[in-house]
Amino acid sequence: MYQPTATEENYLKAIYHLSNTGLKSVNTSSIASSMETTAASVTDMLRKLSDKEWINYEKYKGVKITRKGEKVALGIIRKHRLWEVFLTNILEFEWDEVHNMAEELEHVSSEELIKRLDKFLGHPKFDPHGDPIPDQTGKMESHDKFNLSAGEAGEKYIITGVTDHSTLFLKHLRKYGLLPGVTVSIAEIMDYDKSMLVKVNKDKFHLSLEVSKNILIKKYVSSK
Amino acid sequence: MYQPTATEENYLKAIYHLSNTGLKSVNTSSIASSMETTAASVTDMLRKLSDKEWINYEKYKGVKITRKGEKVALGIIRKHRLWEVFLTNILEFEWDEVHNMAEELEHVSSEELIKRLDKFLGHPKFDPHGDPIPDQTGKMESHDKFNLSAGEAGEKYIITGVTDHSTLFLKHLRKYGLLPGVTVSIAEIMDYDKSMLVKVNKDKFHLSLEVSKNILIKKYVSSK
DNA sequence: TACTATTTTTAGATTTGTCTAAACTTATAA
DNA sequence: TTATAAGTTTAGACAAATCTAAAAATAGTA
Repeated sequence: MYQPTATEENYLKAIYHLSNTGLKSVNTSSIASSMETTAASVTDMLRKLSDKEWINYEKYKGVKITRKGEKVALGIIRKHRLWEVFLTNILEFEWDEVHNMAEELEHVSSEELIKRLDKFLGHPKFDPHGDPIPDQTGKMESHDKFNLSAGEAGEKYIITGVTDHSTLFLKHLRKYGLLPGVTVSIAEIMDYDKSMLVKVNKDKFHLSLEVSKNILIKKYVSSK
Repeated sequence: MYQPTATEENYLKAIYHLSNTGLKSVNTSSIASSMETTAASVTDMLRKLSDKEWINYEKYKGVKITRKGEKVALGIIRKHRLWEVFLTNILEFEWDEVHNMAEELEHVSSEELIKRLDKFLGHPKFDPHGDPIPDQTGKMESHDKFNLSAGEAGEKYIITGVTDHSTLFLKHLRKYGLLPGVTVSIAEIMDYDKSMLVKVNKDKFHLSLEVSKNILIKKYVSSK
């Protein structure tokens, strides 16, 4: 019924993401840190979002997103990820360059625009980072991803995404060609520091635990 | 040196356009009406724009845009028109549907994005309404357009643009296939009301002076 | 020239989103 | 269980962009 402002959309997106990482409840300070603002500002905004029934909020008790709120958040996430696909596939940006632009583009309001963009892009199911793109109703694929750090020596996997979306990390992976869709074999896992020796195409190199923890994979199966 | 807000960009764009229509000087009330706001709000904004040296402003004396201000305005116009080309040529919107979306897209800040969009679109020189697209330095083509209402019976012309950009007018022209690039012959001009009988492809129809006044043309020459 | 009418500016308020500092709640630990 | 720490909310303020109503300046005309 209400039309969210860009700021409200950003708060709802942050709350949605925090709800789904599941680490602890969604409290004021975690929202503040993810929005890079103060707890006081967050409290003010929570009251507004609650008035508009996008969240359930009780003073000192934390936040739970409502169905309505989730719908708004998923709409924004859909726009963000479709624009990321456009920026990488059509305008040929690298995957570590697109986030900030998509943060602006996601607030362009036209639903018809996003419908046509989706069609033009061929209804992609995943964004360049391997994150699933919700459809118009909010549904999205979620194949059972797990951490590369939990992979086993001798096994073959396909990269499906990342958990760290920072430019620095994405740039690092790009250097090694570690992108979604790429096949990785674990040659050896070092007992000492849990770093792993991996094979990608014809290259072999070491990945620290720090890095492998932030790469998502699925089991390799010959056909798709 | 300053980064304009979206609102500041919109004011500068409006002032730039008003400067170039030449009708009267750019005064507070004409800006107010083109921005659909009050004179009081405009006065406040003029002081801000003047502080930032995008305009020269003296109380009660009207406004003149500076070089710096013109550069900002041309940058926004460039973005607006490139996005319009994208929306019509790539996403297949009609020319009367794209204005509002482009009004939002033009404020997305990345210069690199617009550079790549321009390249992807093949460096277009005109937008779907026939308006010239400034290049990165602000330069643009301006072929000697004149009004269809000043055309002569028996002559052949090519449509190059419009002076009324309203959705209603554009929709009307679309119905007749009167789009930039299309060739029009004037069969007859009625003495009584200056309406004209025109031929477009195999269709013949009447255009009122009201309509012909808002269509821009150039002389037809067989090659280009 | 002097009186109106028009236009423009100022004054004072409002809304949105933000902040700091102080007060208050809840959690932790001796 | 009480003191302290951590987290949260309130109070009060600010900047951006807007508004209405009143005052001031300019333009038009008798």
